[in-house]
Amino acid sequence: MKPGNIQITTPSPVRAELAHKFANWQTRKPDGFVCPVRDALDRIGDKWTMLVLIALADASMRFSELHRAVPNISKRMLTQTLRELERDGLVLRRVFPTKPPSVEYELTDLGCTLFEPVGTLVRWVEQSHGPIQAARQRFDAAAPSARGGQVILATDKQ
Amino acid sequence: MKPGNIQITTPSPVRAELAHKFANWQTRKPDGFVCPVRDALDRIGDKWTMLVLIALADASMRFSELHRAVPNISKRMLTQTLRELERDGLVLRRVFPTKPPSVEYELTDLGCTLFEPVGTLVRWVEQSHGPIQAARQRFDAAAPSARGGQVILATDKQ
DNA sequence: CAGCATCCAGTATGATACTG
DNA sequence: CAGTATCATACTGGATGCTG
Repeated sequence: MKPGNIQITTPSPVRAELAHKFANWQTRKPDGFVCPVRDALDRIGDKWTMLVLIALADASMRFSELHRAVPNISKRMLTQTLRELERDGLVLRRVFPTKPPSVEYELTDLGCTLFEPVGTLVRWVEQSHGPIQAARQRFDAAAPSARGGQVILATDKQ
Repeated sequence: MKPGNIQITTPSPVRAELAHKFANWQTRKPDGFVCPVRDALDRIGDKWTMLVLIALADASMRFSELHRAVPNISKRMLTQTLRELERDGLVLRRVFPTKPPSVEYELTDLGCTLFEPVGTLVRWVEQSHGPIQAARQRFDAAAPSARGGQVILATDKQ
């Protein structure tokens, strides 16, 4: 096929699987193209959803507990995020008609299943954090002017 | 503590692990709070990164091949996405000084490692797609006016 | 071919104030 | 307490035109 003598040696079977699925998603519809990955990322990829979910991993919580547990989230965003999660059946909302009212949020079974993929993702980040940082430094150091970065070019060039 | 007699029965160990980590991320810094999950989602959670990555799972590709392979992406976004990936060391960019120039993109070893978490995520989406759809329909059908949805209120009361 | 620069619109999020 | 409503803004991404 192509010159295979590069240092790409990962024989991951997942890779082929993904490539195949990707092809399928494409050939479906010439205009629509709804890919499950995009679908997933639209759901959990926003700024707060994962944080709320993980906060709820510990225990079910009331609104204001969550508000305290998730750093810097606004009530507006917390409400919105919880509504989405409730709508998707990942979180259960239970209202207790006390006075003043109290509301508890907890993960559903479906919501709990999210922890497998998320756990995998977290482990990946923890492992690749170092290499990525290194790669960035290399990149930023190597091509300062090539990308319009505001760098003070001295007389020397790397 | 709280009424625990609900149908939440998942005994996932990952759950406790995540909860614990979350607590750690929080107690770190009162202001910063950089959570690896957010970090990861910032990296792969945007509109195109995953698509490009998966497109490259099949084989290394030239710029215009990618442009064709990823549906509806603009050159602007493709370039931008590839730069980020290159910077993070997930993708390797190789320029061939032909005329006109040609550039090949391929996954690095580090980039390939992403397929494990992503594969897990994809599998999760495929499995939970049905339940989520169902939950949504239930939710939307059950509480049309309760969520500020634009429902036609006969008496015009708000 | 493989980009980059510019402009612009839509959306995601934040700040603030008000309510049952 | 647990939200809702409104306004302000920052950022993302799309369209377009220009280059070597």
